[in-house]
Amino acid sequence: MSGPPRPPTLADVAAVAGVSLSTASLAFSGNKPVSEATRQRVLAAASSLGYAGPNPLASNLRRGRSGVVGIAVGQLSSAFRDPAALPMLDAVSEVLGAAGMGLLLMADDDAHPRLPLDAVIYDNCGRETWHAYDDLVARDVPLVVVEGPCWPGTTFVDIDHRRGSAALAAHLHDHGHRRVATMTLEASRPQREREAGLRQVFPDAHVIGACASDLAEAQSLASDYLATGPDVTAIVCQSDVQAAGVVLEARRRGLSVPGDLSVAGFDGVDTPWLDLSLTTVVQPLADKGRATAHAALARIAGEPVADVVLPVELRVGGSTGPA
Amino acid sequence: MSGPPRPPTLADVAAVAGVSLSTASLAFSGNKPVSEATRQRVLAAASSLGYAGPNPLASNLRRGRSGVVGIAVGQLSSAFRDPAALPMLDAVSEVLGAAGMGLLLMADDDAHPRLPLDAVIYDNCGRETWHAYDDLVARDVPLVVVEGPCWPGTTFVDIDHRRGSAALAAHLHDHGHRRVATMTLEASRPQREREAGLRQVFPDAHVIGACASDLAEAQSLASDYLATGPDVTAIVCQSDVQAAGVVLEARRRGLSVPGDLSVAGFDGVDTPWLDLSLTTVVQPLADKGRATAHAALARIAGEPVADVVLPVELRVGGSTGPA
DNA sequence: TTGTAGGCGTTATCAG
DNA sequence: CTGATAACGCCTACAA
Repeated sequence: MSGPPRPPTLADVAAVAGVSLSTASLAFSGNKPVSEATRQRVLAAASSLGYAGPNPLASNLRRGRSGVVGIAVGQLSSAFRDPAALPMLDAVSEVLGAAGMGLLLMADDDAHPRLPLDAVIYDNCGRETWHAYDDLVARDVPLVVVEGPCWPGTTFVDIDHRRGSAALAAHLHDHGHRRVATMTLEASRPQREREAGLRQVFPDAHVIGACASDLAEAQSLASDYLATGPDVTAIVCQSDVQAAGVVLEARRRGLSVPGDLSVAGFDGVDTPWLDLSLTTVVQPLADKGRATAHAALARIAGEPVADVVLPVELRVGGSTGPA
Repeated sequence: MSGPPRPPTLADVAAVAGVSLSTASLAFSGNKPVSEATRQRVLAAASSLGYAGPNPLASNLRRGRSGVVGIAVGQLSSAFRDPAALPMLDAVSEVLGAAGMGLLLMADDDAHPRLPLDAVIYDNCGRETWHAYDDLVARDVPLVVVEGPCWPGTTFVDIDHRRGSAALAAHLHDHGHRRVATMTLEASRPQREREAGLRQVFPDAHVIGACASDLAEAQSLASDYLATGPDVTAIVCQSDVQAAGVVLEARRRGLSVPGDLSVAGFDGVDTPWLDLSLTTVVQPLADKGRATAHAALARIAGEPVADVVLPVELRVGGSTGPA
């Protein structure tokens, strides 16, 4: 008298449609041709039973794929506060979505050991985020690392930190700057490369040690530095957010930018709340995201994948001027 | 001569350890007691084979769960640009992570029909994001809707828009304001409730029709309004980001805030780049995220779940003053 | 074009 | 505490 107590399966549908299990399967997947008539019969049977399509869990087991790519970005709250993270994430999501894959956020603390991931992306994250690495390697999960450390067996996507940094430094040098300071990020290979690029031009650049791309931290460090630090004519930051913090703090102390102090950023993101266009190194965030996603897809498909280093471009804005 | 060509399975481990398949399974899952001795034997066999633990795909099929919760937030780039989104997302992720579940981002355009989701959260998203709704309902996937429209069969989490908005309006009225304007968001139930709350106090409030919580849009609309619009003493915005835009634009036009114009926001997020504390309606973002995640977990567990409406609180800052 | 049969790797039930 | 056995729901050679 009552319908099936549990959700209908493909077998139920096949039975109602009067076809075999495999035919019903093909009617849904389209992996092999099925006559239009039987296809309609199967679909009709399905909707009459309230069958919503093949159970993804079973399908996944059979095909050995979950359709999900994990992405680790460090602490969620701090990672996405950085405006440079979003266009990247957006592009990753778009490419993966178009390929029918989902994107799973891997927060720092929780281990997701039981989740079947087809690949994992590490974007810009430090040591503390690598706790799942061994497990993923043991499971042969393809790994794509964006702006991260060099680990064996992983595919790399990165930008040309050193060249970008050097181009910016050259721009400042051309404008007569000789004494500059650089505000850092957490120690990492990208950070070291950027510093190396800078020191090609300014070997003696002072270091203002910041740990993150954070406005408040940048303001606070700039405040200390401008009050007590050596006398420089320019401060080179490692993100536009940092640069904005330095600009705001400099102004608060009565310095004009770029009149009294030149300030440069990195990333090339929008800072619409700042009435000043920053001189910055523009990185191709969307390209980076797309390259990352494509690398992940290729690794999943078992294709060989080459590492990627994307070019960056200096964009001169109104935050730098003559020394 | 060579090891197994494909990754080892639990059966291989059991064979090497000299125990049955079920015992090996228990040694990993801990679902029933296993003597310490055999457990060690199984683990030893596992590591000798390079077995990295039960295949999550198979485990998922068997248990009927994927361990993944989807979250739809509309367009990724715009959703996370709103600083109010992050603390919420962070809390969701934390609670789900602690429960061993992953969080999958559902972008607007791509359909993820083949992904096995244990539940789906709709956070603050408009019509265009609901395309997966029918499919999810057909699959009996538990749905949790945050600040969204009322659909049958879903669990709701929301804040008390109307009361918050009314409290803010009362504050302005107390300070002598009589002519106010309100900057809206996209038409939605929350937006309507907020407007209703405002109109309890200011039935004739003017409307400045914005579509999103976007700084540039707010600036542009404020520019038009302040140039041509009716003469008001206060503008009530639907987000702190909007409010910041209005403040910046007012200043640009030579108006002092709150001297010439009072400006209020909503959300209670940080705007460290604004040298002014906004008067705003603080919503408990982390609580909202936790409540959302707990609702999802409860629905997955099959427990009954009540809708949630969280209280908000007026916070008076330096952006509002006497009329 | 359609049907048959086997297995993907686990976990759960049930008996010993 | 341990072992045999039966699903979980689908996909895909292979055969007809």
